[in-house]
Amino acid sequence: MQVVVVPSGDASVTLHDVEVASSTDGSPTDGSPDDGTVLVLDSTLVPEADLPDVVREREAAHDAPRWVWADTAAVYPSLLAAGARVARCWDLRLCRTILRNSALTAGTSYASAPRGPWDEARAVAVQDGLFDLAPRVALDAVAELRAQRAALAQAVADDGSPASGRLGLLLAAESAGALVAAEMTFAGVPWDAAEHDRILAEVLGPRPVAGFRPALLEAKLAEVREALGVTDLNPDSPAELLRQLRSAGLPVTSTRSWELREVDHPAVRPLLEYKKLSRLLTANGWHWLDTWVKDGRFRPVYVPGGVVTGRWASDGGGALQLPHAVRGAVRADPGWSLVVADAAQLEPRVLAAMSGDDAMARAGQAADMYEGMVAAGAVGTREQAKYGMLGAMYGGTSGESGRMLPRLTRAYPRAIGLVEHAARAGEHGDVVSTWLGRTSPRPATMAERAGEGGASDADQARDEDRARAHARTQARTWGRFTRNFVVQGSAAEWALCWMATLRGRLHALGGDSGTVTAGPHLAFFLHDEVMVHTPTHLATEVTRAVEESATEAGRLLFGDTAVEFRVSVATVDRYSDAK
DNA sequence: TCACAGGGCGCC
DNA sequence: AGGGCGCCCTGTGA
Repeated sequence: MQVVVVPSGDASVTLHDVEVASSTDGSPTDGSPDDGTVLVLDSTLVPEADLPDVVREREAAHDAPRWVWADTAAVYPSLLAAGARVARCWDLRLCRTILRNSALTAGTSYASAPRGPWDEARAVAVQDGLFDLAPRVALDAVAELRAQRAALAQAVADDGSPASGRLGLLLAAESAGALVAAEMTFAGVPWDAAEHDRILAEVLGPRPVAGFRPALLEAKLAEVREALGVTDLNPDSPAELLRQLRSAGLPVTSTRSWELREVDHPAVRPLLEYKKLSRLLTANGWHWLDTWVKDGRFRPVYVPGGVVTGRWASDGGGALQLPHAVRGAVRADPGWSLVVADAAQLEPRVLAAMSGDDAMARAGQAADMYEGMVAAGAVGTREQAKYGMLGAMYGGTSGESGRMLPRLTRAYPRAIGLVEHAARAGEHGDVVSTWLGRTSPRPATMAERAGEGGASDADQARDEDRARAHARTQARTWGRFTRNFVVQGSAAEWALCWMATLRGRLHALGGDSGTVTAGPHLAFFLHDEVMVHTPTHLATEVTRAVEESATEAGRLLFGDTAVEFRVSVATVDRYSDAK
């Protein structure tokens, strides 16, 4: 891919003109004021080989310039590989997605314009970490930047609400996240393959030759067959397993673990154990190890903005589903440590802050927010607080969570009111938005994506009552989605600001020592949890940086809210020792 | 042989 | 009897 700094007057606009983040607090990437320079990278003339030098020169010549480019995932990996780090960026593709869909920009010509080449561009891996834009089209980055600036400015002018003022922060945070994602892939998660193999052998038995089950897994299967009184059973086929279970007299309608657990039969216990072990083998067994761990590093590809709510997705290796069973294989290099931090009760704290619910904010001043709710007398036990809040945020109605809702509503009317309001909006087909302004898709969009169900259409045509019932069910389902969207999405925004701020502080701790991995660096991210790989002698300072970044993230999003954003931090050698 | 849907389950 | 994902497996249909 050929990329070059466009040196023309048009492209070298100053950040002051661009008004990148409407927040006066500065960019969450490094905390410095937005008075730097914007450098636009456009696909043109200069050989890719020259690009790292160009970038390094500009980074040195300007104070934390903001690079504007089409797609961080397409450009940044090769820069990192060549030893060039970038302080800040504006990812036009990610920002475009936000601005084209946000309710705050819905009235702009930018949002209402038909789809164009920028909407089609997708970064795809070509080979060995080389990336390209497909399809190949000439994308005018300067024009797109101007259009995005104009849309942002118009949203602020039209709306004038605090919400419109936050949208710029979202663009900065999303872009910073793209830098973090590429850097984490570059750094990788330090992985001890021998330890992984030892863990697998301990619970599954030694690695078998291809085509055979590990010994301990085979033994579990033999127990299942014995208890069912059958000699032949493929437990990996849900349909066959269900047939066999039913002919053995088990009253089950599926082979799901939670349903099996309710049944009293000697085959259940070994079957559940088999499922557990089988899952480990297929998802994170030796094949996974061979495929994803090279030279002591697991390098997942993160996909910022890959989830509609704004959460990241991952591509390959199941990075965001790393099971606890193998976390012992994540080990710091000799002389290094892992600083692992997770945000305590992040979603309810975010809900308290965005709803301005003072009572819930006070509960959040406790280290454990759920205990704080118990101490305030809102509910009786921590479990009730936890499941009640989860139910409120997910739309659960049954069991403990449903029973707790009235009490929570009395104690925290503003917080519960916010999620209820979001649910009603979704049920009516309206969109909802996160704190910083990411907006949910409309239900029709999701229905089209899921494909139309032909049979159910026919049913609806035949039976009006059934059609109405179906519509009500669909509406409630969508209400649960929008209810959760506002909380999950806003929590994701807090996490972006947390990481972006932390990234800047870690860089400062490491000094200008060359590559990203020379000093303390982010190595892993899991929605509300981060891992820093650091020289052990810096672990104390890294811990402080993690905590201060959490506070700073809360301030960036919510200003002087009473809600405290607590993190629990542990310095460990192995990930499995973190909690 | 391939693509796809659905079951099931790991993570938050 | 909940929201969001990705991945592996099987079975099916082209």
